[in-house]
Amino acid sequence: MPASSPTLSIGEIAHRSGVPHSALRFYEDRGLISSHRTSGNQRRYERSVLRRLAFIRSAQRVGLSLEDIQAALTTLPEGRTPTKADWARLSRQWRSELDTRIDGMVRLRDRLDSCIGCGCLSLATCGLHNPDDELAAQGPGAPMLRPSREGGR
Amino acid sequence: MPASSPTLSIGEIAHRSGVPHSALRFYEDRGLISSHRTSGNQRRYERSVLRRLAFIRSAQRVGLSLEDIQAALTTLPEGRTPTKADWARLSRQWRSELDTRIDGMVRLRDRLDSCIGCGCLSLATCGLHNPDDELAAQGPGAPMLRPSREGGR
DNA sequence: CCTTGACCTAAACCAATGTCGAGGTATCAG
DNA sequence: CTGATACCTCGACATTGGTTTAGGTCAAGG
Repeated sequence: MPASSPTLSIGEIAHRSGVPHSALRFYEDRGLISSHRTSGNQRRYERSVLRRLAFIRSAQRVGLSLEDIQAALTTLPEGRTPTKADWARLSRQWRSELDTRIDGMVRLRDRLDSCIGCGCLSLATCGLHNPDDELAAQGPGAPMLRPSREGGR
Repeated sequence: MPASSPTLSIGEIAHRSGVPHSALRFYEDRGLISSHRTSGNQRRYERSVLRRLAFIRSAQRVGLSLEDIQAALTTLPEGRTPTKADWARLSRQWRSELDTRIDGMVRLRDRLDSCIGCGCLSLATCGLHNPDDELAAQGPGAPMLRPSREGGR
C-alpha cells in the first residue's frame, strides 16, 4: 500500500468514528454515507466519511431523525470536499432547527416553573399546554420533538 | 347519576385530553395512569387523570421517555390530589433535566456556528464533537437525547 | 327485542434505529 | 499454504410508542 492510505476499511472507520460496523452498514443502506468496493467486495471509505459521520452523530444527539439528516446531507456534494459555502448553508439550516427546539424547551421549562410559582398547581389549566381540542388537533402519535414534520406518510 | 359526574369514561377522557383511546390503554398498561372499572368492566377515570395526561404529554414533547415519566409520576400520590410540595419536587426534577438538555443544545449550536465562522470547515476536528475514542466511549446505540441514561440493565 | 355506538381484550402490525448471528469470503502474517 | 482476523450478506430480533384489527360485550333508545 502507498504511504498515505487513501481509503479506509470499515473497521478503521468504525474505530476512528466510534460508530459500530453495523451502524455504518445501516447508514449506507439509508444513503447517509457511501463507499466503494475493493476487488474482493470489501468497503473502502473516503476520509470525508469521517466528517459526515461526525455530522450525523451530532445531529442525532439533538434529536433529528436519520431521514432529516439524510435530506440535509444530500445537499452536500458527495464527490468533493464541501466548500465553506456548502457548510454555511447547512449550518444555517441546522441552526434554525436548533433554535426552534431550544426555544420550545426553554418555554416549557419556564412555564413549568411559573406553574409552581403561581400556586395553581394544575399544569392542565395554567397555560403549560393547550386545553382540550388543541391538543387533540395535534393528532395522535405525534412524533416527539419533531414539530416540523406533518403529513408525509 | 349525581349532578356532577364523579368519573369519566375513556371516551370522555380521550376527547378532553386529546389522547386517543389506544394510547390511554397503552399508558395504563405501562402504569402511567390508572382507572377503576364499572360492573360492566368499563374503565372509569378520576378527573385527576387529565392532569396526569397533561403532564405526560408535556414531558413527551421534551423528549422524555415514557419510562422516565412513569418513574417521576410514581413519586406523585395516586390517591390524592398532589400538593404544592409534590409538584414542586417534581418540577425541580424536570427543570434540571430540561436545563441539561437545553444546555447541550445551545452548546452544540454555538459550536456549529463557530465552525463556520472559523473557517476550519471540519466539524470533526474543531471541537464540535469529541475526536476518535471519546465518541466510541459513548457506546453504540446510544439513545438520542438521553444523556442521563447509562448502565441500566 | 333489536340495533347502534361505545367499550372490552388480545394480538398483530408499524416506523425508527439499530444489534446479533449464521454462514461464507478476503486478506495478511508467518 | 495455513490459520487468524476482518469483512461480506441477509434475515431475525430488540426497543419505543403506539395504531389497527378481529372478535366480542355493554348500555341506551325505539
